[in-house]
Parts: sequence; structure tokens; C-alpha cells
Amino acid sequence: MATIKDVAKFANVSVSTVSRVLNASGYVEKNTEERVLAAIKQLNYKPSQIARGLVNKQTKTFGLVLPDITNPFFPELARGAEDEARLHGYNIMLCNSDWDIEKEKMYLGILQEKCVDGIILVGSRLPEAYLAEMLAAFATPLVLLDRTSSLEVHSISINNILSGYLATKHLIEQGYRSIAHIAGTPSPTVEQRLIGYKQALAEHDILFDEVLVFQGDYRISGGATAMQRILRLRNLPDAVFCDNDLMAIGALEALQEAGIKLPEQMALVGCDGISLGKYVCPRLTTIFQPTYKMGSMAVQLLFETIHKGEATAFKHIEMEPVLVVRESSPRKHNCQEQ
Amino acid sequence: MATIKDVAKFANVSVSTVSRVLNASGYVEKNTEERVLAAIKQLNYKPSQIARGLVNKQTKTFGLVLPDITNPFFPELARGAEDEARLHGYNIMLCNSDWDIEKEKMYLGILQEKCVDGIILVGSRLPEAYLAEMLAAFATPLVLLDRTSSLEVHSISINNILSGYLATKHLIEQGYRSIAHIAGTPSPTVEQRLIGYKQALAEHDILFDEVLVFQGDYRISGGATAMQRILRLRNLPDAVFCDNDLMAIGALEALQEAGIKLPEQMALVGCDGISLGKYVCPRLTTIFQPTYKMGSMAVQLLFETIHKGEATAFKHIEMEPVLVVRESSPRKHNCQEQ
DNA sequence: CTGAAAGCGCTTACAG
DNA sequence: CTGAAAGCGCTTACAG
Repeated sequence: MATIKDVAKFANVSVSTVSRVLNASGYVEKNTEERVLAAIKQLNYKPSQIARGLVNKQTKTFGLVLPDITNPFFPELARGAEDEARLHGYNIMLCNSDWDIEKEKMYLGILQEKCVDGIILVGSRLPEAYLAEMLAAFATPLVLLDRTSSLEVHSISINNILSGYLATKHLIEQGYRSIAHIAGTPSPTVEQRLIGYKQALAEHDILFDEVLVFQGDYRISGGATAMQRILRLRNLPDAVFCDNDLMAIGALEALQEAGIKLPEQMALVGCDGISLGKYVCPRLTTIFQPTYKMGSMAVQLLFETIHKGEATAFKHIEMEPVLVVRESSPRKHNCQEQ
Repeated sequence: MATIKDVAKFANVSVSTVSRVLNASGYVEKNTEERVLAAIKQLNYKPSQIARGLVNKQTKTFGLVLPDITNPFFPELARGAEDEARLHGYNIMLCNSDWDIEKEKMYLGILQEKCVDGIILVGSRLPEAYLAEMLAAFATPLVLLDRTSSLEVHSISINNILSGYLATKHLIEQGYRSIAHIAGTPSPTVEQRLIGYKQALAEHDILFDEVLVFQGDYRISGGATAMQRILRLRNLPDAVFCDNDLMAIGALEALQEAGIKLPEQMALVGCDGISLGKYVCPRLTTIFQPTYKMGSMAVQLLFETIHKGEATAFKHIEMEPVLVVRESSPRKHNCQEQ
């Protein structure tokens, strides 16, 4: 690769001058500029962002740590982040943490070493105490996505209590009384959903029954396994609310294998609003979340902190989930309709 | 952020010594080492990969340019790449090109400026001529994924001719005679699939009819639109082969809206093997591709070129597609079964 | 075993 | 308008 020195030599000027035309900073005589430009072109010179970064203290890249890009909830979010970043000439470093706290920590460390200009941490399961400690020793702007925190960090989250509430209330209103819950990998989000679930139950004088809460892992297979457990219950529930659409789809599979008809024998509501849910059979009722937007907002927040400096107040943005009723939950319906 | 100087001062040694303990290069007295380690911990020092990169000429990051992470074909691939990269302490920079040649060029430029140690270019639509020119002026190791080339580059691709052939042959063997094709965004891949499609037709003495080939865009909406066009044909085909599963799903939607039963009135075969296809209704017959593996292999190839140097022969690896028959194509079947 | 110096490829004051 | 010098945070010979 040609360096700025090569260009300078070729154009018969100093590196300072080349730098000036590169950055359009300071005066350069028309004639000189043209020679420099010609040299750049001739040598196919590309300024090293990393050398620049060293002096400018910026790499023009953000780190995006998310649980698993293979889970259809996250690509949308990543895309929102990438699109917004690109508008400002930034790139995204993608890291999959698999809901694993150790991996999260590892990536946070690596991203710091790589001197990213900001980090978006999605669905983090890091304990508040660790987060607090980290934040103290942390120069890099950070925004929490899909995770709340009482600390001094930007965060964008869903009103997860409302998500749990809306899903459960919908099921109750459809006439279901015994509603199981397949939870995601433990995290604040999952706790909040459970609160909403309980709220809706309480409001309708249905007793909360711990036995009806099952542990899932946000994966299709985990949803299937949990549903198989449910099917072994002496008294079957008549509806299930899953903490994400993927688990709902796994549950759906298990139900079909067991020959149980949806929603007649068992209703199902997911959570996420991934587009996949529109195409399964029966189409999945879900709680929609503005994923793409959350990704782009996170990047916007990062830019705000970068530009306005430390003094900014931290924002805790909460998005509203929306119930999307499809076929898997309303009384009466079947796959070939609609 | 603390720098190596701070650590040196704190530990009362020279930066050379700190560097030595950091890299375990050269001798350091036990006692000195401990002091340095303590200083590092105390100051929460993290060596700047970017300063290191400047001298070592490596950034430990690869660029991954793919069409659209939102298309479920690509996350799997990205994950394969990321997992493999992580094993070697590398990170992935994610870029979405939207099948747009200009965006591809732009990202290729940016990634060079960012001095990535290698680039994986997925599904590139860049003309061979441009690729050739680029390769000449290109120091960065490159591997083409899901795209073939006669040039001196590593490439990993699917036998796309076989993909087209398998899909079409399967349909013919099921007894369908008039087989339409919804093609993806124009690219070598798409051309090869068409060749396979024609081969299968020819083998079974079915005349190729250009009118039955439709242009799609790899998106659900594009598949739906193409299918709507097909439905306006005076003589309806009795089967359709789509260049990816997403378009097949769009086609499926259009068929359901039109009240056309699958596969009785029209059969459908996709291509990709995304997991989504297993859950739509009817379950989609597809041509499976080992996506995750392709991602990890691409990274392996990158490491090979980095370590063995320029002299390596370029590899053109071709993976075998596999027909996966589900419900959307066999004669007799319906959604509630299985 | 340890430190001073040069250099990686840039930018940024500072002279002129 | 242009160039020489210092410096960003490291590593790597080279002395000692």
C-alpha cells in the first residue's frame, strides 16, 4: 500500500501538504492540489484510517454486541444500526455473545482495545453491579439496548411489563383462563415480562401459578422442549405466552407433533414481531417491537454523546410494544383462511 | 485511557519493558514483571490495538460484505464467519451492500482504509473486469463467497447449476410439466441456476420458455409480485422454482391470497434452506446449502492466505447443494399433516 | 535483564 | 501557501 510519504514524494511536496488536501484543511495552491490529487490517483493511495485514528483518537467504528445474529430478532436491529452508522461514515463491528455473560465481558474488553468510538450492548445479562464498575473504568460511550438499568447509561428498551401484560390480557380476553408462560434466558427483560403477565392475571382474578412458568432459551428448540413439558402437565393450560417468537414457533411445532390444534385446543402468543411469525401456520399472534428503529436510535444516541461530550444527561428511552393479533390466539380460525 | 507510558511510569520501568511483558517477548525479571502486571491492573490498562496495528500491520479484523443481514440466509453465514474468526482472536466488520454494486465498491474502499486483514465478499455482483482491476491494486486477502470467478481469488460457492437442476428435476419427476422460474437479482449465481433449470428441462424434453422466467429481488415482496405476474398468465404453470426461500415465501403468500392450493394447484420449490422454510405452511421444499460452514471456511481461507503468504494457489471450493423435500412440492399433501 | 531510539502512517500546530 | 518537527501509542532492533 502506498503511504502518504509516497504520495508526497510523487507529487514533490511535503506530507503536510498532502495531508492538507486530504482533509481540505488549510490553504493549498490550486496547482499543488492538482498534483497531489493526481499522485493519489496514480498510486491508488488510500489514507490509513488506523494511523489517522491514532492521532485523531477515533476509529469511526462502533461495536455491536448482541446475543445471536442468527436469531431473527437481531438482524433487523443490526441493520438499523448499520444504516444509521453508515450515514455518518461509521462502521459496525459485530459480536455475538450468546446470552453468555463471560462472552459479553470478553467482547467489551476487545472492543475497548480496538478503540471503537462507541458500543451498543444488546440484551445484556451483566449484573448491575458489574455494569456500574465497568462504567466507572470506561471511557467509551455506551448504550444499552433492550435492557434497562438504573445506572448512568443511555438505554433504549421496550416497556416489557406492558409486553407481558398485553399478551396475557389478550389471551384472557379471548376467554382463556389457564395461561402458561415460556420465559427467555433470565435477564431483567424476562423479569419484567413476568411482572406484566402477573399483572394481567391479577386484574382478572386469576391466580398466578408458578408451575405454569417454564424456562426457555429464546431458541426454537427451547420452545419445543418447554412445550413438551407443558404437555405432560396433568391439567393442560389452554394458552401459552412465549417470551419470543422463536420459542413460540418451537412450541407450535411441538403442538403439531402432538396433534393439538391451534388455537382451538391451545392458543399461542409470541413476542418480538419477527417477520417469520407472519408466515408460520397458524400465523403467530405477537407483541411487536420496533426493532430496526431501536438499532438506529442507539447509533444516534452514540453520536449525541460523542458530540455533546460527557455532560449530557443520560436518556432512558422506552418504546411501546404493540399487540399484533394473527391466527394463533383468537378463538375460531384456521390455517387456510386469510 | 491509560497508555503504556502511564504503566511504565507507575511501575518505574521503561515502556520497552512494559511492552515485553505485554507480549511475553524477551526476558523480564520476575520481580519487574510482577510490578508491571500490578501497574496494568491498577491503571486498568488495555493496550491500544490500533497503535499496535500500526506497527504490526494487522488489525485483527476482517471485513464481511454481504447483501443484507436481514435476509435470513446471511446471519447463518455471518455467524459461521464470526465464530471462526473469534477462535483466532479476530473480529468481524459487518457491511450490507443491498446487492448494490456501488455500495460494494464503497465498502471495499472503506475496509481497505480501515486496514482490515482480509475481506469476505458475499454474493458480489461486481463484474469480472472490475474485480480483476481491483485485485491488481489490492493488498488485502480476499475471498469470494457465493460467487464464482475465473480470476486469481479464493472462492467458495455452491454448485448453482446443480441447484437449479435438482430443483427443476424434482418438480418434473413429481409430474409437473410447466415450470416457471422466479430469478434473483442478476448475478453469476442466478445465471448458473438458470442453466441448471434449462438442463433439467432439456433432459426431459420440455421446451424452455422464456416467458416463464420472472425477475425477482430475493425479497419476500419481490416473490409475491412475481407470483402475481405469473397468475396473470393465460396458461398457468403448475410449478415454480424460486431462486431463494424468501421469494418462495412471498410467492406462497400471493398464492394463498389468490386462493390457490399448494401443491395441488401449484407446486413451489425454494433455494437456500433457511430455517424459516421449515415453518411456513405448507413447509417449503428447498435446495439446502451449508451456509454456516461456508462462512467459517471463508475465514479459514483468509487465515491460510495470511499465514502462507502470497504464493498459495488460489482455491475454488464448490459445495454441493442438497434437495430437501417438504410439503410444497410433492403431489398430495397438506398443511395440517405431519 | 533493561532502556533509549527509531519508526509505523498519519495530523497538527508552528515557522516562514 | 508550504515544510519541518513533534506526537498519537505502540513494537522492535540495538546497546549496554
